[in-house]
Amino acid sequence: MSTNHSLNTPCELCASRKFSLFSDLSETQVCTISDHKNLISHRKGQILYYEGTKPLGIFCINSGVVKVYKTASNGKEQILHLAQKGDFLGYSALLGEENYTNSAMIIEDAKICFIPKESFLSTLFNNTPFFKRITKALSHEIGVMEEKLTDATQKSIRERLAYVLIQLANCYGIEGGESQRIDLILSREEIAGMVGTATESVIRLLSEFKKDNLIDLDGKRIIVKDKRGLARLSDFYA
Amino acid sequence: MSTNHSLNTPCELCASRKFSLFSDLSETQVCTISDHKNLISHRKGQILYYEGTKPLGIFCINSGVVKVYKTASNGKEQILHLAQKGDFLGYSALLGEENYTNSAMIIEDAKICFIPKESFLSTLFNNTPFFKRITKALSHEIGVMEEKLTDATQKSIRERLAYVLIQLANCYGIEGGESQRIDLILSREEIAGMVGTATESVIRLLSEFKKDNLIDLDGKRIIVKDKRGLARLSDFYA
DNA sequence: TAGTTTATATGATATTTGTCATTCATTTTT
DNA sequence: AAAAATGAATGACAAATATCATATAAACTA
Repeated sequence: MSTNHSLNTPCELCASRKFSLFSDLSETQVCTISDHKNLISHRKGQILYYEGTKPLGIFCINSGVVKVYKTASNGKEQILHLAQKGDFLGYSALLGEENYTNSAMIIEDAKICFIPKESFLSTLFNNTPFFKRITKALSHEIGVMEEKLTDATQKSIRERLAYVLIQLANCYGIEGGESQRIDLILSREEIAGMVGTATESVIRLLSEFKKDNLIDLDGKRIIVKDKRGLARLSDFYA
Repeated sequence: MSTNHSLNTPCELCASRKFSLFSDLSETQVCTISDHKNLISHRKGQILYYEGTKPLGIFCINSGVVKVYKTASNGKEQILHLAQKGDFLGYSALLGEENYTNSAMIIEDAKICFIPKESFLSTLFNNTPFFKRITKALSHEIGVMEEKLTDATQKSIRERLAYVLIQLANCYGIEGGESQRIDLILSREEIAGMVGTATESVIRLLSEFKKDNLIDLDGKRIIVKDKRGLARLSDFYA
């Protein structure tokens, strides 16, 4: 990993802070953390951490996109979520006092700060509102996972893919009149990892969605043309 | 719900406390909680809470078994986990400051204490070790859910059913020489809800497992005869 | 730029799983 | 105890999805 102190924006000036769990830290506390952090890894393909290894701190994403995934026994990747600006990574392993339960890889060039365990935990334990905020995030995450599990067992691949496309459009969509261009390069294999299916199934369904005028394909890029139609198909009334 | 103060064992004398998250509360704190709790619902079939409703406190299971589940849009239940003696229910909704993300139903006659929100939270926020302990439990839960999600998308129904049977044998198994009798009445539909599949699929696979001498069926009861065989089949090297 | 590798796309096919229908067994109700 | 309702078991079938094979396109490398 490349560490670069000179590019190290202090947390107190960090633009992504207001989106993050740090948003209700006092100036002093932010500075304490800032003094100990390091700006690290930024290239696509770089691994932040591997499942099974010991967490030494947390990662705070300043820009870029990180995929958080588990490798199943059949070798396929299940993508648990995509993390972006303002998101924290690795605090659940730290607070659970266990090794990482998943791996994290940068999929879009990123600026990421690493905050060592000690300064993160001491700030946490000395600041009840911050601790509450983190706990709230953990609790919320459980609800999200319960939902994902239920969808995985009770919905079809078509429904799940449609839903993934809606979410991608919501997070990474660039407005263009009627349609939204998903501004994130994902391989078909990665999309399959998000849905939890085989790559070929994703390719086939994307072709079908295109034929049905729900989306357009431009190389790896996907343009969502009819979000409402996808929503109907996904059986999520969201 | 039936509330019965006379049967209200104080927490400080509760046998299930040592298994629970309360195990490192001080005597005084346990007593504070104890003074405010109520022993409630005990019959099979009773609902502790419904998804979407507002949590008013947490449940602490003294005895019995509770299924925690979500109802999917197709009407089927996805069982998230079975809770038993010493387990807490509903604290993630409380700490996440949101409505229940799942429902809970007693499936084996139970003694359950209800601790109101206020006394639980005030104890929590005034006792960092306890707060840490809860946070650790939440964090661990996330890892468990990640594993379940990955299994749901990457493993076959046969593998998942085999694994569920192993887990049930581990939790509720009564030793009988080579075999373990699962001492918990679950309908085929509920087992299907645990696995995340159709009831008929469970019935069919159980018949298959029986034919292959992995299990025996005695009415609703299941006897695990060859746990190692199930483990091989489940593709979990656990 | 040509050659090589990798990703995408599509077809053919097998397998898995779900759905519907029916029978049989077990509980529950009257 | 008889009748009714519910749950379990099984067969027949349909649908969804995975796998394997191959073709094409795109990306990378020498």
